[in-house]
Amino acid sequence: MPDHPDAAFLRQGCEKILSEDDFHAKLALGRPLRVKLGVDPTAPDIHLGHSISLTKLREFQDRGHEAILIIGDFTAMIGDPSGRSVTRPQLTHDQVLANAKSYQEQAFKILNRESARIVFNGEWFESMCFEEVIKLNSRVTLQQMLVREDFRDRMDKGQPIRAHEIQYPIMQGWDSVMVKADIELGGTDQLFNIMVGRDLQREEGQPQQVCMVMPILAGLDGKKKMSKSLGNYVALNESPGEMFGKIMSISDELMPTYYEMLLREPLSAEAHPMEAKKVLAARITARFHSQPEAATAREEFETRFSRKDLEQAELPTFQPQGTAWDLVSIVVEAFGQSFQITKSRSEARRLIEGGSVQWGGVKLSAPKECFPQAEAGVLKLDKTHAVRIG
RNA sequence: GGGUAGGUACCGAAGCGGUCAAACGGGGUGGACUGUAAAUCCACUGGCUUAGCCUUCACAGGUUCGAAUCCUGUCCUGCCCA
Repeated sequence: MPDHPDAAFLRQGCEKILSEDDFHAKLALGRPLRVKLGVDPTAPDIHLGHSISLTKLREFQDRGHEAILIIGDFTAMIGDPSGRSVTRPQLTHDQVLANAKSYQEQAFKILNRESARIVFNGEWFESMCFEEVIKLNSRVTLQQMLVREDFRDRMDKGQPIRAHEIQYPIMQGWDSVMVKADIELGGTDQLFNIMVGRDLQREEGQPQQVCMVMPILAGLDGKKKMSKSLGNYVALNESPGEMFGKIMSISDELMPTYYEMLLREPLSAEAHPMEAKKVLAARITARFHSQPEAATAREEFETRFSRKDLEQAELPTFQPQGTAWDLVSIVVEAFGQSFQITKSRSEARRLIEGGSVQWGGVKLSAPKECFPQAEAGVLKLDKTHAVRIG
C-alpha cells in the first residue's frame, strides 16, 4: 500500500508513532480523523512546550481532520504524575476552571478556532459513580500501571506513590474511549498514558487510536523540560518584549533543538550564534504576536541590552509617593508597582549591596541613603527590570 | 495492627545540649567579563526599625540558665511483617 500523501508531512517532528501501520490505515480511511490532545489546566499559562503538540494538532486541522482538545478539568485535580518524582499538589475545581478559560484562549493562538472541538473531561467523570470507577479500574492491572518509568523510579527510591496517582493514566485512557479518538498526540512522557487509551478502546470494542508522541521541549535552562513549575518557560501570552528576551537567554547548545522543534528547520552552521538567536526569538515572537511587534521587540532589546542604553529604552514610569524615601523602599515599591513583583526589604537590600541597583548607570550601593527625589532619570533594579523616574 | 528507619532552609544532606539563621553540595539571584550564550571569578541565598533584634530545624507540650540537639505525646513517610 502506498503511503498516504499527507503521511510524510504529518509525521514530521514526531518522535514516535505507534504503530506506523495503524497510522497509515487510519489515513487511508479517507475520512476526517478525530485527533485528540489532552491538556491539564494545572497552571494559567500555555507555553512553548505545549505549542509543540498543539502545532501538530493544527497541522491535522489544516489537512481536514478534527481537532479534539480535551481540557482535563477533572484530571487536573489529580495531577499527572508524568515525569514527577513527587506527588503533585492537588488543585481545587475553581482554580482549574479559571485556568481552563485562559488555556482555551491561548490554545487558539495555534489552533483554528472554527474547527476545533473543545471538551472538558469533567463531562463524563463528574457524574461517574463509585461502582463505575471500580469497574473502570478492574480493566487494568496494578502491574501494568507500575511499569511506568516514573512510578518505577519512585518505587526504587522509596518515595510514596499515592493510590489516586495511578488513576491518572486510566482516566486519560478513558477520555480516548469517550471521544472515540483515532489518533492521540502528546509528549514522549505521555506514551504510557496514551497506550492505556489503546487498551481501553480495545476493551470497549473500539478501533484503537494511534499514538503519536512529540519530543519534549527543553526549558530555558536547557536542562529540564519546559514547565511552569520550574519557571523555565515562555508563555504564549507574554508580551513581545518578554518573549524575545527570554529566548535570547537560552544557551547556544540549546539553539539547534529550538530551531528544529519550534521552527522545524535546521540551524545553519555558519550563522553567528547571536544573530541566529535573534532570528529565532523574532520568529517565535512574530508567530504569537505579529511581525511588526517582533521587530520592535528586537530593536528594544538591542538598545536596552546590547547597547545598554536604558535612557532610550521603553520603561515603566515610577513615581515614588511621599517624601524622603530611602533606597530600599524605592526599590521595593518600584518592583511592586511597576512589575507586580513582591520583594522583601532584605532582598532589595541585597540587590543594592550587590551592585545591581544603578541610577543613570552608576551603582548605588548604600541601602540607607536617601534617594535624590528631585531628579528624573532611570533606575535600574536588576538585570531585566528598570524604571524611569520623574 | 507489630517491628524498624526517618521527618532540618528551594532540593540533597551535616549537625545530636551552648561557639546554630544552622556545615557542605546542587539550584537560584546579583556583580565582573560578555553575545541577557558558554566558561571563569566574586558575593548573596529567613525577616526586620540591621554594630542589634525577631521567627525558623514536622506539630504540641516538658526538662534545662540554655534545645535542631534530651523527654513525652501527636501527625506524616519509607522498609519489613500481618
